[in-house]
Amino acid sequence: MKVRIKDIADRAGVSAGTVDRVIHKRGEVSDKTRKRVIGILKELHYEPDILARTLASRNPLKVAVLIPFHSPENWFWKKPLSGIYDACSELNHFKIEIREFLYDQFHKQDFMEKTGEVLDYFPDAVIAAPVYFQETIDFFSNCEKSGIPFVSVNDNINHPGQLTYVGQDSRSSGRVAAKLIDFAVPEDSRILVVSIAKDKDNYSHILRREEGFREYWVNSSKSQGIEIIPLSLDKDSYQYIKRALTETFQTYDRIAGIFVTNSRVYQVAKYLQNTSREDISLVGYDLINPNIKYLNNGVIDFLISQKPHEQGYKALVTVFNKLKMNKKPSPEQLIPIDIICKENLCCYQV
Amino acid sequence: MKVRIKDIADRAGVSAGTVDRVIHKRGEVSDKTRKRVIGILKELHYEPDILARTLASRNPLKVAVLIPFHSPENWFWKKPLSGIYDACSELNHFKIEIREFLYDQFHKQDFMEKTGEVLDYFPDAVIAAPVYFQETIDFFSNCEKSGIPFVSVNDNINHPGQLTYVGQDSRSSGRVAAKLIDFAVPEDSRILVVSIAKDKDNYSHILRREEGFREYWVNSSKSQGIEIIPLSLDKDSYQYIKRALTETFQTYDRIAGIFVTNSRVYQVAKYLQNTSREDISLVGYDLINPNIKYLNNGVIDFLISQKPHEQGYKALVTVFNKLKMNKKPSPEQLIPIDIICKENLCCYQV
DNA sequence: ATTTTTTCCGTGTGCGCACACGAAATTACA
DNA sequence: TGTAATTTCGTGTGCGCACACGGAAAAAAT
Repeated sequence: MKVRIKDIADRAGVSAGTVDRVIHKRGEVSDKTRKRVIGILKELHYEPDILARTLASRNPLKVAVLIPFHSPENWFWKKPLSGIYDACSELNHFKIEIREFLYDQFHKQDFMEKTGEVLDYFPDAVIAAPVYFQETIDFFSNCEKSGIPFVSVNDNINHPGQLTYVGQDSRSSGRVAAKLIDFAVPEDSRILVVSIAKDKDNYSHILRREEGFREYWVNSSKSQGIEIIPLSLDKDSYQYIKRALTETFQTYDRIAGIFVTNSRVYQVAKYLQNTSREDISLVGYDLINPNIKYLNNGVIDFLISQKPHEQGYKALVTVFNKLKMNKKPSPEQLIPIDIICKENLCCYQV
Repeated sequence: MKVRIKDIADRAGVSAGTVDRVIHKRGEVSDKTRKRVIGILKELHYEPDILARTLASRNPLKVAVLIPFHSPENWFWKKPLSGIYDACSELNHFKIEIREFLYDQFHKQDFMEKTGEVLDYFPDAVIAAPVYFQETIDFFSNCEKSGIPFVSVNDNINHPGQLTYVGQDSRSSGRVAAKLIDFAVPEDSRILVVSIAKDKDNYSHILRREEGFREYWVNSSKSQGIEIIPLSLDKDSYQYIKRALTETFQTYDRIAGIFVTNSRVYQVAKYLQNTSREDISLVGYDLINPNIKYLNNGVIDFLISQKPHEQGYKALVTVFNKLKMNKKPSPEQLIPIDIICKENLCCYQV
């Protein structure tokens, strides 16, 4: 039934040790017998028994995780980490060693130092969330040169050598947001698209979410009646946002919906609440605490979750499957675009 | 670091064999030494190594799956099965044997025969989707008597001995449906709640979905302006439904939204399309093919997925964790209530 | 006191694999 | 031709556990 090393060895007329050396490419095997063994290996579809394998081998699988660190204000990046650890404890029996390399997402220099540390660690695989485009490309290229498989998470850097990308299709999520607002908004109204980021163009998913949002209306029957007002803010202080929104509301009337393209939607919610505009439909991203608060009291109508926990989880599982089981994943693992409202929130909070 | 049987044995001044006998409750150990060993087992927090365990043991884990069979018309029940098999292949290394016992959900007699077959199979665990309430209770009680752990899936029979329930909170899902329709519907309108089932009262989730739907409006600010019209149909032929709907539309005007409490929403969608009433907001359940068709062409606005695949998946994982790792799960594993629209459909289709 | 039965326990083997060690075969070199 | 260096390969051990077998000790029967 099951093909063991011993079976291969018998068939090839050699000993188990020799087959083992072929499998692990440890040399000390003549060209002739190596080829013969490889032939039989394929012929009998040999698949190593992972149980026996990890039981016998002493050294763990070293996985480096390179993502921004989290803080009380920036809680988001805690989730992928816990997803990774959850996956790790499920695969616990298989000796996996996680090493965190957490960088300051606002200091390029720090990121680059951390990439160096990762390489010094000589990991068996890397899971990384890219922020700085060019620097990440360089780092990934280094990984490729060293033969270290790497997974890109949350934002797709699209490096040709990457094992896979785990994350959302940002453009589709923009379309979903549009659909939700479309559903609620009357024909003859204006919709605000608010992007709040220091350097918006560095965050490609913000751009793609905007694209998706616009795309939706092209095919919509309502499109003629709807006007979309973009609003880009490069500071996320409430004072600044308040001023900008006040100005916008003075300029435009009939604003019936607002789409905030990232997790800063709570700032807009705060403004709407303070100015008694709760009837405006508000849609944004991410299940972080301030957003959940405004979701529960009805100011935010829907949140789209990036499912950071699941991203981390899937990333580690992918790495594991590749390294221990030699299964290569699909190049993109798109996370479902979950629509969260007050009513289904509970089952998403793990 | 890691505590092995040998460590326990040394500490207790006995041999590994004795410890083994204690762990597996195989007897042939004196009371005194057994208690001593058990004490040390706890003291050192012994956890068996599953790798070594399954490597050494010859017999597989036998899991019986008792669910309705699927057919071209009733595609739904294929999903939990494939979820179970997916989980199985992920845990493949651990010698798991799945045996299907598929029954005709419309013949109580067949269900009862199949429960008998399950018991004859002497499984190590049972995963069952209940349709017939009392009969399932009896069956579960039999399982309990034989010491076979059992999981209830899709519908919660709430047997006190069950290992866990994997499925949705139907009431919450009703509330979600209400929220979606509320979002789209103007203040002064009527909403139709359509339940299509031969014996509605046998399907507790239909009742609970209706409850949740009504609950929502109690707290809603709109509630005074909204009127909810219930409509129960005990045949699912299109002709029958068409007649009933036509009549309803003649009786009531200003119907702006329809909530169908199960997967038959495609029949209502067909009617709306045929009578050019696509502007009415339509929400229903399940990602089955006819529903997906009407979702894509815009007649159905939202579908709530029961995630049958994930239910099967989680059920098997739970069983595995319990039997191989002795981890007891939480009594209820609620599946998230996913809101599906045309725009995010793609990432949910596995 | 001897034999038989029963209770209790230790030893040994194997699951499939990784890896160290050393032996045999081959080659290089004097 | 003999010896050393090198390549190539087989054997053995252990990972942690399950389980069979058989032996010693204790209890019971003769």
